[in-house]
Amino acid sequence: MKTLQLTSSDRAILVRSRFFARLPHSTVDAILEGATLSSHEEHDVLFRQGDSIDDVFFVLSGLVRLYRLGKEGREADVAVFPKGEMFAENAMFLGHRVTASAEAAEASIILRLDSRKLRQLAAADPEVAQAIIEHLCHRGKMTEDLLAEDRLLTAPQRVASYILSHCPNGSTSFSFRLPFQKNVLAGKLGLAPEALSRAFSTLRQSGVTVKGRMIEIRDRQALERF
Amino acid sequence: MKTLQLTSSDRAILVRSRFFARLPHSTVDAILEGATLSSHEEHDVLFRQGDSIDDVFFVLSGLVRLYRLGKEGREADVAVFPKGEMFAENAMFLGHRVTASAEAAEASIILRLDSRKLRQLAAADPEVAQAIIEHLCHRGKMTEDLLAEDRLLTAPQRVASYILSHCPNGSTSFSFRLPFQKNVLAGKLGLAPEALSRAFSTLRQSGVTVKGRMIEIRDRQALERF
DNA sequence: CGCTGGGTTGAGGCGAGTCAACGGAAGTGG
DNA sequence: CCACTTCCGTTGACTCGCCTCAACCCAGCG
Repeated sequence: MKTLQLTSSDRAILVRSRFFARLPHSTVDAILEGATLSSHEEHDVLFRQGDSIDDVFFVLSGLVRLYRLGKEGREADVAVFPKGEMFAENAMFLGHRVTASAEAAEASIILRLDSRKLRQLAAADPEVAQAIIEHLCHRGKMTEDLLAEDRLLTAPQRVASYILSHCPNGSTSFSFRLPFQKNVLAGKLGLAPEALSRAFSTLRQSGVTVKGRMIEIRDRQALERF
Repeated sequence: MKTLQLTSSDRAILVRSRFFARLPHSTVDAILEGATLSSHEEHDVLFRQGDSIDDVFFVLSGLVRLYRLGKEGREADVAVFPKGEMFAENAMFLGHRVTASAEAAEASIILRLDSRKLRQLAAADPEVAQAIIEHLCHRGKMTEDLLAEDRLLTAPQRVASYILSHCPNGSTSFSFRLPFQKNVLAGKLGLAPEALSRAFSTLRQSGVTVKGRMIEIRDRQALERF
């Protein structure tokens, strides 16, 4: 872990993100006051379940995995945050205790905001509060989606659903590149890596081709039926 | 479904609830303006996945099940709200489209607040915004808990965890009454009713006795080890 | 008395986790 | 340039947990 300066491209990521995009520049500046920047290698731990945290985190580049710990070192991902996402806001309003661990799933640059300051701003500026509210709604829906998929879909169906969520609507055949290692995808979908692999095999017969991180879909309909 | 008047005991539930307790009476009154009250029988549907909703719901008595639909009529609970809980606030900030269905899991009295009014109030009054934020954080944590338990724990472990969450800390042996039908508990824990039943059987050998809705625990430690 | 509905028990099957072996791609060092 | 390792991913064999379906139990009630 290394401390850095906020570059202009970092700033571009920030102001384009769902959370900051809606706020005026002056407010963004106020939030950024006292923020610190750090770079992390894969597997660097940002915080641990049970820690007391005074920061809110923002992914400027890379990928962060949020997970809970179970018996005998088992881990269950509860969210995965790509570039442009903010997390650990919960702690800010829930006694600063964090209920999950976070680690970089690949080399990442992380911005750490002062949560006390952000909270003050939210109390003073309804626009900030509004932004936080929508952010929380969005996050809540994501988690709910995961929960529902876990409970309703089989492994191949979950993978199909993931693929479809990356499909530009209207196209019948398309392709895209996985934004991260299959390992991470497996975690996000609540699967063992082997199960993800087998799910891809199963989907092959529905017109899905996988080469490295490239996914190619021949027939969208076939996937939806799955 | 039948329309009713807000009784004084209803009001007591309201002002004692996590959400309203923190707000001054005048604010509560403002939120309640234009609210409507209705009573529902078990299995009454309050709204359906995909509906467009202009209300926020509050359970005055009874129990509401929030669930997503899967193929072939399958249902997966994503939350269960007892008396004193508010739900469907997500829709208010996410285009008023609701991503799950809700139905009364037993005879219930439901208060319907005007979501537009609540949103205006949140924009104008930081205290309201704050209350909503904390409410969302709390809900987010609940869902995350469910997801993590689904992924980390077996059926008996989930049941043990549920029982322990109802244990006054410090006591080694205790008992309590299930707040709802086993059917509903099974849904909340993401289990088939039969699986719940078997889980209770398994826990018997760890000192858990079940008679109707009464649960009796002889040895707390044994449960935690499970 | 028989009915109904919630809950339990049993038998069978399927989905996914686990462990182990293997494949190939990229990186390392001679 | 080629052997060697390492790491990610795949495949196979096996196990286990939970779902499904069906039968049954029992309490409440007409």
